[in-house]
Amino acid sequence: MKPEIYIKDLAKHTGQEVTLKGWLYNKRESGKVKFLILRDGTGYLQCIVFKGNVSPEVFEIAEKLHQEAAFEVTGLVKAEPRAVGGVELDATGVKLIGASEDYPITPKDHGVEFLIDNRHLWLRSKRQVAIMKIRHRIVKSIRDFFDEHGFTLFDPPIITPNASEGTSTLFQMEYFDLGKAYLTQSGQLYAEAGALALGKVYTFGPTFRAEKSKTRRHLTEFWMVEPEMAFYNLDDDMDLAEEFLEYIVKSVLKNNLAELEILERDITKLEKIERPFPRVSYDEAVQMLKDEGHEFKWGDDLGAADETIISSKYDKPVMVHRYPAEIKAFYMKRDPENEKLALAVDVLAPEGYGEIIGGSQREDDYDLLLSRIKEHKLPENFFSWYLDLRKYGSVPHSGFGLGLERTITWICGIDHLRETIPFPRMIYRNTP
RNA sequence: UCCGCGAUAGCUCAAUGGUAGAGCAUUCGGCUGUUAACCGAAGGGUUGCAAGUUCGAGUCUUGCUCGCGGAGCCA
Repeated sequence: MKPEIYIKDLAKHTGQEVTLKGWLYNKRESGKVKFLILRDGTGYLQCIVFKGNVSPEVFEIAEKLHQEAAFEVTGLVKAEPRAVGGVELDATGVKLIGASEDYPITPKDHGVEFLIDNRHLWLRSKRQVAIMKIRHRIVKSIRDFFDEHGFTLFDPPIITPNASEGTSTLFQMEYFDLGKAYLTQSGQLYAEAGALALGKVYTFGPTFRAEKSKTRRHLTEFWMVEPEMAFYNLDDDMDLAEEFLEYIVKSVLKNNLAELEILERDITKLEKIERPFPRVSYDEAVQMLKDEGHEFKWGDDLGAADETIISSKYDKPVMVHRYPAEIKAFYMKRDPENEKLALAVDVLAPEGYGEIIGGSQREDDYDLLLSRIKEHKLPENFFSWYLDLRKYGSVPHSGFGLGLERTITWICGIDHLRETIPFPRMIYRNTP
């Protein structure tokens, strides 16, 4: 039987007798009174069990509840300033639903390795529940944003015959009699086909990178959202990116203050995320680094330390644009004002969270794209369909990719993105 | 792949080369307002693995395994 009422709605039922179902988050007891902290996924509620108010059998059941035992509790809802949340339940009945013996995660400190080993249980903790709720909100706001802006969801394939950019190491598999196939690292090339069919599309799904990255900013399986728009140039692309990020942050601020508080997030930092965002060209960024006294050679990619220096100058995301074409992907269009530059943009999150968006205007000229494919020694036969997009009604078009987990990490203000996805996949871990 | 750090009770951590300890969790007892409750007691150990130095190794040396952080790569 499903619960009739959840903790989040309890304040409306003050003075009424209700029955709730959930799990024991923690328990404190003092002789003849027990404080059971019930969690039900929507909130936390202190339930008081006085020995004098309940039958000996009920008191005995409460006595034997261990951490994370599932139970049902009936009682009177009371306003109570001494309770966290302002409401508590004066229990008259307690029923055990599922016992829990020797729950491994105690209310004391644990190490990361232990918690990750127990990820399936760690997800029940207050902090993880808060992060998952914010993840949900961000995903919803992403879908709402594109829906409200005339985009069509366009699902790219997960299994692809080749590397879309030809650089990253991909997860490989045998695909029946057709030889090797790979898990996608980006849906972008397919999204371009979608944009030329539907005008404005976005893809949203898991992507896979077999890079041996061992940092707090990397997962081997992560979620990416990639809008792609026909007739958008790089400036239009950046306009969209900043409006998009502002929308997401505002949505979390509007709906998830309780969760941000659990995470002890400094929300004044998030309240500053309003358009316009600073736009810095690669040339200007290089100059900034030199002004700071850092050695930097024009033509090199910005490293993590360089990004931190640049983003720390602002309290908003920074859009760094027009990178040297040599360090960027083959499909990016060159800047007509300087052939050495690609019409690319990276968005760096504030507070040192690093790159959360990478985007560009795409090369729309058939001959130039073909020569780039040849320069990069990519297998032409795999790209014939992609070249077709430049053969039949080619138009200027742009798009970007936003890393979902990195965005959640930044908005939540946490220090490792492994907590932002229910079951993280990392180089040395694929369980639980 | 490279650089750095680490591995002691179920968990988090202590222990000058000289008897392996605390808190939490568990079990038992006490407490009618606790907020990671508190107080008392008990059980709980092949100190990651292998070798070496030493009268004596958790501690020093070497190798290995596993993990963590960072770099590169990227979102």
